[in-house]
Amino acid sequence: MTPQKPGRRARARAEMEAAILATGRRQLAARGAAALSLREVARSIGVASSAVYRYVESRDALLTLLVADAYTQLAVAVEAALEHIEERDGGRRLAVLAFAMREWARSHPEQWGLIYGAPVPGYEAPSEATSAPGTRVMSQILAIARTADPGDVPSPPELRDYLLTGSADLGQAAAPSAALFAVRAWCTIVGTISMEIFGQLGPEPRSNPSLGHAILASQIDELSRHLQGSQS
Amino acid sequence: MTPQKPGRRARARAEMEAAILATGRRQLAARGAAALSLREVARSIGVASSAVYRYVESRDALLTLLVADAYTQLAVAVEAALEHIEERDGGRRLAVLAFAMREWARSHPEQWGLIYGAPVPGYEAPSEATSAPGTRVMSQILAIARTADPGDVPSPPELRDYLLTGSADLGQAAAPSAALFAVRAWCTIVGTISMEIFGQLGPEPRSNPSLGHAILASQIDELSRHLQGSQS
DNA sequence: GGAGAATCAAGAGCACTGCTCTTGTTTTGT
DNA sequence: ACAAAACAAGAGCAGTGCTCTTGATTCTCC
Repeated sequence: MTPQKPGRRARARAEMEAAILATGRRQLAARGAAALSLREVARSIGVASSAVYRYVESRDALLTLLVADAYTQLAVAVEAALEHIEERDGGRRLAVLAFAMREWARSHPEQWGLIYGAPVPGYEAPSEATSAPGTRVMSQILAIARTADPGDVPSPPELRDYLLTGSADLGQAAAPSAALFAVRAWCTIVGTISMEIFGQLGPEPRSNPSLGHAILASQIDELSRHLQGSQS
Repeated sequence: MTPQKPGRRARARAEMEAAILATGRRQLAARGAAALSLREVARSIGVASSAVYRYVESRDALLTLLVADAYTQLAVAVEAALEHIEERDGGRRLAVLAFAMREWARSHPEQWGLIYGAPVPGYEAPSEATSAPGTRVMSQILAIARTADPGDVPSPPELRDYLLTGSADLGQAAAPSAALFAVRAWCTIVGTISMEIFGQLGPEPRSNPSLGHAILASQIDELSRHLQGSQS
């Protein structure tokens, strides 16, 4: 019935893949990465557990898909928030970026943990699938550091190569001082958000989100001091 | 045989508990928290799997034990490194503390991930068992901030209560500005180390540890500027 | 059109996990 | 000496990831 020359099988396949990813995302959000079960995914979309192995290589492969998905979601959120901020106002761009990240992390804590928490040992997300979306936010930070050059940060010589090739790999060759600032900002922002999301700052921030916001704001304040056009 | 009035059972129990914890620690280091298996632990120490349930409530309980153990190990390493550093040299103490943490993290990556990575969802380490050892390092940072007061950091009013009660809970009531500096340093240090350990800074730092060291040093440099006796 | 090839869903099965319950033994306190 | 408590071991349940086989459906090419 309904022979429909091109597609059918192909469309069914696309639908199945989408359903698997969507269900995986739902389960990830609901019960966490550790509890992600291919059998449960299969059960949830009404298909035999063995059937999903036609669409996804293994449980780890699904996890890889979800990692890339999370990176992309986060990057999209950040880029959207940055879209209407002036290019030259580096301090503001950095702040908007950081708060957009925090907002996304707070509404997607499991995904955040999946990409910025401890990697699952024994399994390494294949870099060819995740590194591209995983570097998008870092790229934005580097762009900010490049246009609002923080000149006064001395860059240690042993970091020169790493910073130069690293920024070049991101498609934005930058001076070591700018790249180092970007790395420092990257570590500080992600680290501070993780500390809040992972509950390392005590239980208070969970019930009072303004605490985490203020702490991150203080960090951004400090970072912005080294950007062009800082107001003490 | 060997009736030995006091002990025997008690000693056997202590030995068994120690064996379970030691084996758990070994497996954690070898294959990670996710692969920690009570059955494997039992097999490894030559006992029936059901037997270990007499000594540890559940797999999660063993995980809790290992979390507390990791916190304690880290705190011991940090405190040992700090022991012979002058009380008044806050900048140096902060640096020594940070590098001691990094050293421990590099040699115990799985344990580091267990305590500072994403928490296992659905299971929350009971705070009464882990919060005490978990706050020891933070306490040291707070002490540093208190004696080398970083006066110029403005503390937002919405953080006042959190900072005051927080520092008081750690047994070292401190001015909000000092406590905020401690929180910022805490987030920056742990965050930066995690970024390196979790491989978020790219693959280079894994093969060249001096990169991670230099990045962390740069962060400490920046933090130290706000401490008493800073040399620009 | 129809034959052959590729694709697919489903079931059974293996080895593993956490955890419980029962059964029989050993140690302990009185 | 004896009852009570603590213990080790085994069987068993429900769940997991993953593989293999068995049929059925769809596609492709003649």
